Amino acid sequence: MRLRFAPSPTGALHIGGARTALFNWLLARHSGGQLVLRIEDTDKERSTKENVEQILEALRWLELDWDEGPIFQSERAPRHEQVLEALLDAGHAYRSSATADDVKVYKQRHGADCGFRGEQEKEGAVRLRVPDEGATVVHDVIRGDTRFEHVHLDDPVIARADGSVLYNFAVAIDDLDAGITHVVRGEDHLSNTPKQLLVLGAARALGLGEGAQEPVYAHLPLLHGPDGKKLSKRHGAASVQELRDAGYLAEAVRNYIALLGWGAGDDATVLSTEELIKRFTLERVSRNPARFDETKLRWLNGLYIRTMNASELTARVQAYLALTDARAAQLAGADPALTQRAVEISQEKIATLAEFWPLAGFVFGERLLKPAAAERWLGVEGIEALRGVRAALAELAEFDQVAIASTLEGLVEQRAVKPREIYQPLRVALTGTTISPGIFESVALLGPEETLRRIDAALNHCAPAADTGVES
RNA sequence: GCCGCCAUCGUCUAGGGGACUAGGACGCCGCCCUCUCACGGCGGUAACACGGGUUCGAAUCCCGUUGGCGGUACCA
Repeated sequence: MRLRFAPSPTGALHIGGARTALFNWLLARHSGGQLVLRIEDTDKERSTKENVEQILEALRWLELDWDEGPIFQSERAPRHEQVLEALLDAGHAYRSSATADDVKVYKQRHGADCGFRGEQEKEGAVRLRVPDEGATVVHDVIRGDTRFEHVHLDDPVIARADGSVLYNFAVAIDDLDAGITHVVRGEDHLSNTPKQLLVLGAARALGLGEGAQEPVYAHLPLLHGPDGKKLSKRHGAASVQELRDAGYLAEAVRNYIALLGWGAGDDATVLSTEELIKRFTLERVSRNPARFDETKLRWLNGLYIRTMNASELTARVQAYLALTDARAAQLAGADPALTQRAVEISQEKIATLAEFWPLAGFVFGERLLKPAAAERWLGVEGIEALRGVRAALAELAEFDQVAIASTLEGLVEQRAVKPREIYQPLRVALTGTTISPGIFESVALLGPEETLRRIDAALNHCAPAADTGVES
């Protein structure tokens, strides 16, 4: 099997493109074949170096590698020109100055469902001659046969007046030259396929690609946003880079994206990349368009985070912080052992890498006292509870999680209050918020000095207000 | 407009004429667990777009309608 992923560098790699890349990659690895990366940059306006680099970066992040390329379509211009001339000489194509408006007029005269046929001229764009009779049938592994009657097809423009070739021509020749056996791409290309097949047929008539089989086509269902509309920035993370920046794991993204338009068939939802490679087949690809909905990705991502070992997760968190928050990265990087312990106590509470710092930043001195939290838990009773906590913790000989737990639990029992009446004031004093990792492990991680220091700070800060309170 | 693709819970999907009282996963709701938030456990909610056929029998096959999407560029 020889496959290709052929993005056009018009910007960041979108989810749809990423899925196309993944399916091609999965197929190549499943079959032991090769994956060719080709950059379709025949539109010089949009094809910038930066855009190409964005795509390569996205593929690298997704950990999808390729065996050949990247081949730049633009660099194959001499070859394209050569084939184009041959097609022109043999009469399979002709020059025509007809514009889009001319085509419109032609259709008004001959009927809307009648394909445009031009006259041969000296100058102008190059059009391929489509036979008047017959039809081109696209054999698609996913969709079955689709028949395109030649009478409905316009003679497609395959090269501009300046001789530079257009997409449908370049694709057909490049696939032929690269010996591509399977073309797997988005469904938006289904209507292009007969044009490419016709180019292929004309090239064959010239004796090109001797013995080569027509490629097997597979058109994947399109991906839409949660509202069923075309995927765009409106829908949150729509590109691979945005997914990475939102704190998703590449393996979770691969797993989730594989499930968009494909299923293992036995209700399996969580599939490692190895399993994906083992089980992926085109025959099981769905025909229905799918919507990209982040909620399930979040769930999967959390699951991958929870099952990862702590040191690996720590490395991922560090890399993520380095990418998104230089200050946090520096604080977390200063003490790797501390960071790993912070990761351990946060692991089951975060669904994305982005959630680590807001939850565990307090460990590194990052504290934002939320007024609402203080108001709710550091009132008269909270301060009173906090004094009790301080006294109890100050006496602790062994400042470990077990000792801390039994001390605080003892306090709860002794005061006959709900646990949260003790724990929440303490949590707010230590972290500034009402949400944090487990309180015992948080206290243990902070250590005695820092814990007491923060409690004292909270007492000093809130006590004056408490003093004015009336006895209740 | 024309050409084409598609149509099962809110979402991703299983389903290939009788095993469908339509299965799973996410989400949502409830209960349990519980120091917050989560995790976990248990239970629940929820779909065959519509109309005609074919057949003893249709979510499954055919036709039509409707809806969504794609193509219709000297874009890719």
